[in-house]
Amino acid sequence: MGRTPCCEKEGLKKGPWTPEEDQKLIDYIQKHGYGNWRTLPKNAGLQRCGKSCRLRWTNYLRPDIKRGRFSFEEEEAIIQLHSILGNKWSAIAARLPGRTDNEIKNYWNTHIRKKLLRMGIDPVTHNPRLDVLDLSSILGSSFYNNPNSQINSFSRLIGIHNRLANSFMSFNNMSHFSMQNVENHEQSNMIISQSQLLPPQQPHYQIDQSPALPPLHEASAGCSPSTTTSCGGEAYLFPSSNFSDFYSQNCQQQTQELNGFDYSECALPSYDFYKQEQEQEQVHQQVIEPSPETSTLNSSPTPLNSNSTYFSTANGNGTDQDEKESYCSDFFKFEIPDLLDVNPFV
DNA sequence: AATGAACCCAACCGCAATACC
DNA sequence: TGGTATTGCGGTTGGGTTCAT
Repeated sequence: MGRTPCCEKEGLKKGPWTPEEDQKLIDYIQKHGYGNWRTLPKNAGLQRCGKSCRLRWTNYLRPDIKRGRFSFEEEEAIIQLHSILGNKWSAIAARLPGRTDNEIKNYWNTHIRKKLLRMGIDPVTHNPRLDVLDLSSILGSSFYNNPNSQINSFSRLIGIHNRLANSFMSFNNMSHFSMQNVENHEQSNMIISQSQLLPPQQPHYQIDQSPALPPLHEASAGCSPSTTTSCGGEAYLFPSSNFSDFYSQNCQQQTQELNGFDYSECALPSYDFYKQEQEQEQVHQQVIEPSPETSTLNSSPTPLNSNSTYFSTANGNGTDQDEKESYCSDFFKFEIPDLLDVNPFV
């Protein structure tokens, strides 16, 4: 039957918005609000389609948008939420005040996704990638060491991967998130209902067990009730300030060798150090980055520049971003805690 | 300094869901 | 109840910027 286009294609401008167009849109919405996007451009005197106006408003001009770099907590939140919600960018954005789905999606694709890949974590499943972990060597030595129990060896292998993921997930839960209503520790298919998440602006998870939704990422499958703090899907409440305690308690740097696989490369660096770096960047950012009021009125390319170039502007070599990336890459490397010997399927 | 590659992000496209008549 | 309009969303693209050589 064919669907009518969202707007007349002829005579309508496309591409980057000019400051004048932005101002027209802002003025109109401030006066009349945004009811009907289809008629809005005409009423506002814009040669744009309603869709374009809506996008420009929701992704850029909206006054409550927080621009600038993502904080460490926000990044943690995105990873955590993505592990539960998947590519539901709008749902993720609803729980990150001031961030748009588009912004989060871009950040995921350009930063977090690459970071996870570098760490050997599948950004889709949030589980370690078997190809990176050299499955064959693990399998081989595992079977060699446990010749009487091949199934058990494989179980251990799966446990390793789940714990890798869990270790990582615990790392991602050290901010202000808490998972509530998690009482049944043996429930390995705990799932989160998007519809039952707390309203936006309140970063809390509410877990339910609705069978209509896909299972929580598999990392939770290997949780032990006794290791609540280090399991994805368990109850979390990790104020950032308590990270050091948690870290020293659970993640002391150590060399672990299991079934021939040397995990000595998987040590976590100091969170405090990372935090310091992050804060310095933010201070730096506040100094150099233009105010939201200023950037709001700029045309499209300008704020893009303001957000993406302040590091290189500051030190001339643009390495801060890379250093941070690089550091984060190490930062998110997880170690294997001593719980490796626990039956992964408890 | 030049230039090609890589990165980044605003904007677009098209489909799905919802609202409305 | 069915058809159409509108809105929302996720994937993709285009072009500006930065980096590497």
